[in-house]
Amino acid sequence: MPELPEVETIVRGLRGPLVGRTFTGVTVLWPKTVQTPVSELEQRLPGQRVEQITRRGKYLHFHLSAGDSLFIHLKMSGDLLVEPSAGPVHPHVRAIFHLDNGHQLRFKDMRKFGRVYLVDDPLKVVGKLGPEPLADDFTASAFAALFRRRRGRLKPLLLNQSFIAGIGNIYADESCFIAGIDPRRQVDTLSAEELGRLYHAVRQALQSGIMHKGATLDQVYRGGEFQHHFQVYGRTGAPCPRCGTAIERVVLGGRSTHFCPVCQR
DNA sequence: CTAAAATCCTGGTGGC
DNA sequence: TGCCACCAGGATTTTA
Repeated sequence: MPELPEVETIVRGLRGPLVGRTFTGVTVLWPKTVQTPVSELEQRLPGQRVEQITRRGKYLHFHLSAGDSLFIHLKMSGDLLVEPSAGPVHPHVRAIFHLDNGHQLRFKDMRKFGRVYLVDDPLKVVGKLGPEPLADDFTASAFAALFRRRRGRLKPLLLNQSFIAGIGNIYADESCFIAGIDPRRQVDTLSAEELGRLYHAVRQALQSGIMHKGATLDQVYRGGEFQHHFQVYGRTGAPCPRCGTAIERVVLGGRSTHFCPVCQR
């Protein structure tokens, strides 16, 4: 489940092999992967050079020379590979982007949830996303301001991409633990002090994930090792690293949620 | 407005 | 050993 740190790691790894390359064609193997009509993709993509690759929330953003934007969302099981055109194609590859150097960018996605978009205006894809939690101008007061007039439980709000972009199930649970806040809390009961702790916890969890090159999970190997540093996520019944109490698991907003019943209030 | 459920998917798992 | 129901989960959509 690639979240912000995993996507950031993938983006950094793709710049070397892809920036400056020109797409020469595209082969769609699972049509639902492509949100843009296949015929339009086949017509507009070839000839466009990759000027830069950035990340917005959990989206990869390929800035193209004709002004178009190619977006890829990996969802649950997506991965991106740059491989020689002559090499074998893994059965889970859903789309192939042909490059001008005998290589291909291959979108591999076992569960078929991932999506590809080619648009003229980036806002058509990422226009409704909330702020970037690691941006320099995303201050503690900006964070606290987001909570004004918001209601509901904390965990689902952290997962809401139009609230803040990039946080997924792993980093939401880890952030709540670091902040010492129960993910079931109603957000309108959070004090200014607690919001301050949560701000630093979110940034720390995401930074730590990036430092470890993300987490390798779900049979998708990306070289990251943050999965060895989870404090609560996926550790139901295991001792809390702070107090030793067994980590509990509940379902919130349809998502499994892990927390320490003693350290998080 | 919030909240929960359904939807899309497949491979791994656990039960029998 | 083999079969199968069940589960995970990001984002969207539907229903309450």
